[in-house]
Amino acid sequence: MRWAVAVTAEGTALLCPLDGRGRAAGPVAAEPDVARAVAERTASGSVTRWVWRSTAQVYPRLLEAGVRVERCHDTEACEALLLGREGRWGEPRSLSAAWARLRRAPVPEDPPLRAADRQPSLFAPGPVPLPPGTDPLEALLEVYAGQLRRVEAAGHPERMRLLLAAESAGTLVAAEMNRAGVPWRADVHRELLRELLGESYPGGEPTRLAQLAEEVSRAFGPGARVRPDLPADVVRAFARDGIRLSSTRAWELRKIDHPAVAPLLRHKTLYRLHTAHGRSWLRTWVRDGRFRPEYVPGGSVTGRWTSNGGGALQIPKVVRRAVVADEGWRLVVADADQMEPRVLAAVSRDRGLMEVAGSGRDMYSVLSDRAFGGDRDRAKLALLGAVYGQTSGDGLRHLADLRRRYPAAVAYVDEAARAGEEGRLVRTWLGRTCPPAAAREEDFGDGGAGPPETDAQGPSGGGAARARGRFTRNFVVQGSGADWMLLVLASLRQSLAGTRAELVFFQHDEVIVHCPAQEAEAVVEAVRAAGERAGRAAFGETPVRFPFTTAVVECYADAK
DNA sequence: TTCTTTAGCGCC
DNA sequence: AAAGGGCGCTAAAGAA
Repeated sequence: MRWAVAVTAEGTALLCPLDGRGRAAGPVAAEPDVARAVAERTASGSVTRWVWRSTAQVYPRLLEAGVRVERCHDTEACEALLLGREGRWGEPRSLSAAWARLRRAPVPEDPPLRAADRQPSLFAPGPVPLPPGTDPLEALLEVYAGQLRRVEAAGHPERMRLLLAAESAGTLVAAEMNRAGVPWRADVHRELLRELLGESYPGGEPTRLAQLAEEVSRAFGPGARVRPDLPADVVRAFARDGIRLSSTRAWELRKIDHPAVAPLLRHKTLYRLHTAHGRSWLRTWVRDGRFRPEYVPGGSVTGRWTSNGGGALQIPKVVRRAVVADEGWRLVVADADQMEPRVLAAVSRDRGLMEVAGSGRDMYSVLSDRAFGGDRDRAKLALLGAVYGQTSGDGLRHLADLRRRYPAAVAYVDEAARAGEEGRLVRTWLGRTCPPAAAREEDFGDGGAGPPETDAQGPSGGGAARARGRFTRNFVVQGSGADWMLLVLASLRQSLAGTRAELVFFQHDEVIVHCPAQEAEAVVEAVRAAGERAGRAAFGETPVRFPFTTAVVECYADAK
């Protein structure tokens, strides 16, 4: 049975069981302690899903008390998905806002999801308050019942139900991972910094960076002083040597033949390490042997997660040396094989591509054997070009080959692109909906104002419309992949329940489980099973396989 | 001085 | 080989 739980302003709990339509099916209980109230009902096994305002509001205090739940319905996460599905993307998602809409009352704004957009403050924003005197459980029930009705009104109610369940499960995983943290050896990290950057003193430049800056300067002639970390400085220096640069991006520098290039590129890499993952990062984000980022499920519009602080989803390869399992424990690092091409096969139902994705083999190799004369790189380029909206180069030619052999697959993403260019909405397989163009106008150039971009204009219209098309083309694949991966997480989390293994890291198509060494093989099997189960759950009976590459390691850096 | 934007690069 | 989809973060540059 489903139960609803609301936390009052005083921090106490109001709970009641629910019927199938989300109405109270029993008396309301008022209890002083949320964690205890939930724990007691969870232990009895009578609760299959907890309905609450948001996981972020309720679950951390449960975890603090050692209480885990199996399933939940996060009304705020679900509200965002439902609003999108209804073409009302961007309306506030808070419970208070949803309740106000039902009552036709003034709708309060949401606080920004991203910490970077929030006012600097010591405290994360609390929940958007309900009007004074409102019973939080009644508001929760009203909103929840309304959401159940809206699910039924959606195009594919069964898919929408699955999507809401998956997103909610994701919020549970995120809260648990926030709490667990990534095992992190600060001593290994510091040693690595010393090796690569040399000695560094507080406030000073690491010795290796200073040396490289010297080398760069020398390469521009005696007496020259060029600071590699100042792009304008670098552009000027090259100009003096007769080389014109439009930027100092690494790929542009690599095209140039000049003695300054090599030390400059090296400096870029190390400077980046120093500023983004150096000692100050270590001090800020690593405590008690754990790196604790804050995950934001659904933080990006495609359904991918983002993170606040610490750059959790951009940990450079070299730094992964510092991610080390506890004594006697292992890291199971699992990477979904060619997630996006497999998802494209599943959603487009292209017979040929489904067959390619139907073996456990590397998809690009199979594809290259069949259509690209054994050239795996070309096959990969063609497929990624189709998904990303390649506009020029060899990839475009390869795309034509792909279109001939796998017409339904290419037509699927082409149609998504056309929809975007024409200002229509697109959705993932489960119904996650892309934001309308207007909501993202600032991301797509001038939005129609100003002079036309002559060189960027093609047969399909202006640069903004085509950028929109690339976005929607990518959205249907990247987003459906994100939906599938959420189901993987949910399934994996269920099978790890009751063991000592814990999810500690998740990055788009990759997940890390930290577990006792003797549990590692069981975790590997659990990942494999979760991938297949998620595939069937999301896409129904499909020949497409969803394999993972897994590695059981003590150190993250050894996984690939 | 303080705030916002830009350049650049890390990850998928 | 070219520079396309999604993000976050830092320091410098520019604006106020």
